[in-house]
Amino acid sequence: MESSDKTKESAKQTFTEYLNKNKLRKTPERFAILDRIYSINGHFDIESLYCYMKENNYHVSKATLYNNINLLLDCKLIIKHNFGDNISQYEKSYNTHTHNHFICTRCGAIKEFSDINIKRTIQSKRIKNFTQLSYSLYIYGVCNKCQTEQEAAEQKKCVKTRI
Amino acid sequence: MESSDKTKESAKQTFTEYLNKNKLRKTPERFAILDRIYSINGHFDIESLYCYMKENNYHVSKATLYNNINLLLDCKLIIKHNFGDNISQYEKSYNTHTHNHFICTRCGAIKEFSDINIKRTIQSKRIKNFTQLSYSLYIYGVCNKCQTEQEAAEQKKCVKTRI
DNA sequence: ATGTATGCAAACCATTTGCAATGAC
DNA sequence: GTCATTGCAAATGGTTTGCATACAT
Repeated sequence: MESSDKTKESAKQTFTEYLNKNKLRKTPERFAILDRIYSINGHFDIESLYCYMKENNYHVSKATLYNNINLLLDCKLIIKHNFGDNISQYEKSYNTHTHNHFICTRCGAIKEFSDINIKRTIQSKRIKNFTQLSYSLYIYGVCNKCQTEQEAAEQKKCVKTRI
Repeated sequence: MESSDKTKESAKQTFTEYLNKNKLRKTPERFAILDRIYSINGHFDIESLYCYMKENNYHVSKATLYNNINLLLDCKLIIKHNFGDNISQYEKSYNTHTHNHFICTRCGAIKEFSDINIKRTIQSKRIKNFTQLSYSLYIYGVCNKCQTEQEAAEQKKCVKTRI
């Protein structure tokens, strides 16, 4: 069995337990949604999940997607990101409680990374009257591509001015 | 002069320079908006800014607020947060490039804090082909109030079950 | 005088809601 | 059989857009 299949199985089990515990029904739609989500690497929004499922010949309504996304958020099988464009992004989050991102403020490119030092430093932060569960870190800056483009544009401008 | 007034003056100057540089008009609305924003401690959304200005007998349309919020974001005088409820939150950001938050996943309470260790650790992270400008950290967990309430609820449940 | 900025209302669009039909239990 | 869940369509509400008017330059 592949490691991604193993994760999928574990996630399915977690979801089943959650549904049992909360006396919710184990509908085929629910497991189809979970299965599709756990096939996606990286971020996705509702629209792309909707299309992705349709492409795989499984039709679910947007309402059902929203409904179940909330359940999956509640049992921590996915996490939600809001990068600022008012379209919520989600991603699978099996045993991943830390999420670091670089975001280019020019082109909006998002890159994820792991860093044990950052993780340790943040998790060792003790806050009075607050129990830490997880964190999300967003580092903003300019990616190499945009920087190169900007420099080229400025050089062009200087040349123009000189003429 | 109070320190908050000094900050306000500096922000005003930064904004003036930005407007000049980009050949934008220095309208009274623009400076009124900046002034109000720099009187707010903590987060605000467009609706509350709109009301706050109205209360102070300064009417500006929502469209103008959105327009100018974008300018202020562009010249880094404010920053934008998306905490997940699809209502963008903003806050003044004069010389503040780091923003740490605790967020209670139950009641949504948000608390800001500073931490030099976290700041150093994150800023020392070098990413290939990426220039760091600023970061935002969101630590999720449960605040004391919600935890107490939950424990009380569970205790009640246990008592019920026993009976 | 020129053209940008404002205010208002309409449009937009992600998300939520209401409700009849379906199907898990 | 009961009632949670689904699908569809309509409603909601934050944000954007279009356009006539006002006003900074």
